[in-house]
Amino acid sequence: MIKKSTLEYIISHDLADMWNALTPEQKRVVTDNFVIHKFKKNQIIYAESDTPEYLWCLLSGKVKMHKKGIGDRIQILRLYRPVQYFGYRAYFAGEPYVSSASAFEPSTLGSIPMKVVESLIHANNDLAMFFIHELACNLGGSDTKIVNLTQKHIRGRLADALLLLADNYGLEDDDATLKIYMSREDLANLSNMTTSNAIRTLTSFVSEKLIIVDGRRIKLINREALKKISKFG
Amino acid sequence: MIKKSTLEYIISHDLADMWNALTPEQKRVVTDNFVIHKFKKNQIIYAESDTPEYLWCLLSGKVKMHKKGIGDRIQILRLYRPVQYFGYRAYFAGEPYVSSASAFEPSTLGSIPMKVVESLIHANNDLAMFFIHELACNLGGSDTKIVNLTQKHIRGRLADALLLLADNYGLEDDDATLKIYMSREDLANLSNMTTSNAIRTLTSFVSEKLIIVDGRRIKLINREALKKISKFG
DNA sequence: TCGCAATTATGTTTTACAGCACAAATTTAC
DNA sequence: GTAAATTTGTGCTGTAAAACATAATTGCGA
Repeated sequence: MIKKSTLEYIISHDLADMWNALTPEQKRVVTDNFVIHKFKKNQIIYAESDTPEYLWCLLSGKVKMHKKGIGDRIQILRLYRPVQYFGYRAYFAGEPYVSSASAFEPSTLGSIPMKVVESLIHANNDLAMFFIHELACNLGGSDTKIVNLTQKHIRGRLADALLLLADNYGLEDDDATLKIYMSREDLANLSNMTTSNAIRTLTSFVSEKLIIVDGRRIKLINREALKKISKFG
Repeated sequence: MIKKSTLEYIISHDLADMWNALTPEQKRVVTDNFVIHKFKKNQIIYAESDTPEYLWCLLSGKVKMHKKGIGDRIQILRLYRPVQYFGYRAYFAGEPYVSSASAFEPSTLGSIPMKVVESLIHANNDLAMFFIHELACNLGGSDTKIVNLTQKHIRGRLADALLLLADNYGLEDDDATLKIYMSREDLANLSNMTTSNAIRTLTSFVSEKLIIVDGRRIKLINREALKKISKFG
């Protein structure tokens, strides 16, 4: 258990947008209902068909949201970094989760009961707008993903994935190496292909001098070319 | 131009959920800013990259939301029936439209400036919740679509599309014939395949006695079998 | 009502990618 | 510190679906 002063520090420093939308009174409601959780690598935070009860807030680590399809084939839908919120969509839609969330690596998360969040929304319009904005951005992203994943060829989809990872988790000090180290399987599940094809295509990119691969470390050395490959399909 | 009494009748009868969330004062704001538009078959309501300015409300007819992909290949993302709202997502996300909307058939629509809608949201929490709910439902739908369109085989995708059309636009009095008559091309764009393959697969379904086709009239005569095909992939 | 364009239909060819098999390398477990 | 399990890497085969070609049919505009 983390002591309250630390908790208040985390919340008030990282929750930015959402936190700033609250009155002092409402901030107290949040801190009183905020619970810290630790998740191990690959541990599941919630699973498909579960009833949504909490708003989750990623404080440290990395989280993936994924969904099982035909023959248990997995599609990674979204990635989260600190400090982002997730787990609320299904609650607002009034349905069980249609996807699962799990930790990519050891992660710290905060949970707030959705009932609390809902009552805060009713008392605070800025908070409502925060969620409207988040949902609207995600929906645009999913619509774009539909077209990218169904219409682009393997090379385009993998290039997309690499650029997304750079955007989402950033690059190391060399301004080229992805900060996230993920398995070939995860990379495949992100870009809708088999693990074999992810490996194969990654190898092609290496021989084309677009990237350098060292185990799970991926260094993007020609991002413009990757963008071109992504654009063509 | 439709006279005001008719307009008020349309609005107060059809806008249901959203309308009921408003105070009398707010209802007046809506009627004062509500403009009726007629669209011809295939006419574009708004296009990709346009700046979103209006909330659109479909009063009669049918509307498709679609997005261009690689080589101008089109994916139909969502379908709208009276009385549903659309066109607001991009505004809330603070970005240009990423998809277009056009009328499937002659349609009547109402528009309300998003600025008006936004100010109403700030004054009315029920309205905010209405949009949160809509966006949350749509996002779940898009996430499911990602998996269905990328992982299911052609037969499964077409079966999905037929069942979706039944759900969305309903059936005629025989409880079997789809109320929407769409081109094979639209059917293909809805289920992510070429027009040739939509035609071919439709023919297979006919010979398997799952459907009866008469021009653009499609009669579902074995919905359970279609559901099975959809489920397997 | 005629003629042109769009839509529907069907056959053939091509290919991108899944599926499978298996080997090598790396990580994990005990 | 060694065995087992997992991950990574490569080659081969099969096939689902796109691409292309070409009629036949329908719809539409002048």
